[in-house]
Amino acid sequence: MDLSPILNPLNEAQREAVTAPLGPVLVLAGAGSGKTRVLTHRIVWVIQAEGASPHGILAVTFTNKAAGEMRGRVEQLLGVPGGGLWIGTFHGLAHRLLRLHWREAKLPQGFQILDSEDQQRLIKKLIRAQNLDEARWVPREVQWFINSNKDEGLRPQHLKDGSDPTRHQLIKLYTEYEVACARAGVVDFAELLLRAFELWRDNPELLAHYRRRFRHVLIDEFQDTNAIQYGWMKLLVGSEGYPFAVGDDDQSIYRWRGARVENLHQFRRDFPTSKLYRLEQNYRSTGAILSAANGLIANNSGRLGKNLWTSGERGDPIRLYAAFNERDEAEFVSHRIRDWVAHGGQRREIAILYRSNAQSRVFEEAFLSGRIPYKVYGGLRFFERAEIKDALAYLRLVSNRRDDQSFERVVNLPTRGIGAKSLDVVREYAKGAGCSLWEAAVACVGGGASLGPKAAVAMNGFLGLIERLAREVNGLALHEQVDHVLQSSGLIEHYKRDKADRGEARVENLDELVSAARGFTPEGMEGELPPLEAFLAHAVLESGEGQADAWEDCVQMMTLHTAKGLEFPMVFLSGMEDGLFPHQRSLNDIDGLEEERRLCYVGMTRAMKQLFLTYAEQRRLHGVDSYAMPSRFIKEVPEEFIEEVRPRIQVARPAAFTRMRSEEPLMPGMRLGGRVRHGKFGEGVILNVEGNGPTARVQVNFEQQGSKWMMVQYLEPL
DNA sequence: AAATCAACGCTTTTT
DNA sequence: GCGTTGATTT
Repeated sequence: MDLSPILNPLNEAQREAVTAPLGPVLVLAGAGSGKTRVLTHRIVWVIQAEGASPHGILAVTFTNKAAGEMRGRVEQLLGVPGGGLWIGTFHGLAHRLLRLHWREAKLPQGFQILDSEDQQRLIKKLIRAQNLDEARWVPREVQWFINSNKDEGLRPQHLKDGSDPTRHQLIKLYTEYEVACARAGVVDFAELLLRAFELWRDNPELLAHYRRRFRHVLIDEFQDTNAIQYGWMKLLVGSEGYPFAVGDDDQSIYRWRGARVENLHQFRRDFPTSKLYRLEQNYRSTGAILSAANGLIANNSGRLGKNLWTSGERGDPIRLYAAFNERDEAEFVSHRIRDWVAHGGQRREIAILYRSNAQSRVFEEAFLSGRIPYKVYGGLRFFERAEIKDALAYLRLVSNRRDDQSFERVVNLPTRGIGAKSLDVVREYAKGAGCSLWEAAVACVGGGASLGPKAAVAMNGFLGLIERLAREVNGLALHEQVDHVLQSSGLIEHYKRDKADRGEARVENLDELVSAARGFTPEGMEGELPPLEAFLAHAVLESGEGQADAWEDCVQMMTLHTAKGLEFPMVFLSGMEDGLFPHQRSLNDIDGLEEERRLCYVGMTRAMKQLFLTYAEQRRLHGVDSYAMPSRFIKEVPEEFIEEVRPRIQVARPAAFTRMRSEEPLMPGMRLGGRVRHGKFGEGVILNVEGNGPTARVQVNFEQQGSKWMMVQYLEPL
């Protein structure tokens, strides 16, 4: 076997990791150091050099995209389709297991998956059914409570209320939520993981089978694993398996959704014989960018420690631009994009990164008026759109009458005369009988409860419709099923009538759904299910990456989180202001601040050749003008790598600026939004002015002390 | 049952 | 400041 195609493209450190002797391996892989390459080459190495069967390999990632890319690269190296090889997301693999072993997992065979919106709706419904105050029991927070406990592997019965009434109620809601899910035959995302974990934990023979089968367990982005994912991995690996974990503690940016960087440390403790490898050579960025990023991240404590280096050029310095306001910031970026394109660059090589989605707007406006094509990533994905979820609800009801969520969603859509009152009757009945809404409705129509005569007819019509659809759809090809349900349910008509702005787009999306069904081929275990059920499960798990219009030459706009794993020749980190980035809500605790710093590190290390940091002295946020200090992260970057750009482009100054200019009310060099120093309070920004000349009073927002009013004479301009 | 109005709230995101 | 959501109106 010629192994050179596997080993030749690797540097020394990569090769050592790829060819590590069988046993537990932890690879600390810095940004741009070839992490994915090591993972894929390890898989192929294990097959070709160690003689492992593809059948014995399990590789886990966090996103479908990453899983797809990894599969593609492995198959390319192998030269054959990697049949038998399990590559997927944690959720995808858990789903596969649960489909295979639904009995042992105590799930109904045709169980469906709840996305987080569905989950929130269900929780809201439960809160209402309890007559609880929705202001006190916020669905989002209850959802968070449930999910974070599941992420830790905790069921309601494991939780103690500690005689805290709030906690007691939360646990109660969690319990009720579980009952409701079981009754409807649905599982949420966290449940997939927890259920798969319990499946193995509670079925030793099954676990033994998988331990024998999957000797090689490879995990990408290990710093992002949560407790249950880690536990699942550990169960599978046991004492005989070979875990191969790749991660970077400096790129851990998902603590807020349960990720545990500590799992990197934990791995070393749980597998004391593990070998540690470090990938520190960066192939992406210039020396200046890398040194700047290193300087920044050095401010974090408790790092595992690594220092990225490059053999490449130092390159251009990082450019810092201080804009007047957010529009000026966007103008500056526009000009730089034009320059880039004028010098032969492509727009798709440029990324605008920001901390929060709301910031995209100003850039969009500037790009629209400047005729710069752009694409904003994030936002609603295909399968999350309301009309698609309506359609899926019909389909789910056709395949599973007990799905209460779907029942409620479409029972009166399009409106067919089943109002809130009638639904209350059905709900009450269901509650009393402990049955599904569907069964309750059947009973009510049959005279089991006091539905009004008109409502009874309407409800009967709905029940008949679903039954009829189920019959008619039987035996049709998947896309015909979808099409038929869309037509006959009246959904298409409903949206066609809605001639307002969005109706047309919605009908198009529904057509798109039929196309998606036409192109759908079940993978893995999905083949065991009826096509419709497989399609429905697939739709939730893969909420629609595939953007059709991706390949026009567009400037790429996204949040810093979304940018992880990507790279661009030219990167703008915008909104570098304290309070925005680092975000206000992360400023309180040191852990939060350090995560923001890692986020900044991730952002900087996306850049290959050119990196710009921009901030606005004045920014309109939530409708009000605010002034912030430049981000503290700017100061943490060693000065030698930063070059401040003289403002060349200026938008019209807001009236306040102009007025102040002409009246010269303050000391020279001082202005609204300008920076000043106070002997005792340190540095700050002028928020507000009262009066004129030397006796003027100003409000200053100090870095440490917050905002204060004082006489202008105690301040010196910076 | 549609339409209009007031209230709210506002990081980050995948599955 | 804007978009979503729930309540109230007609």
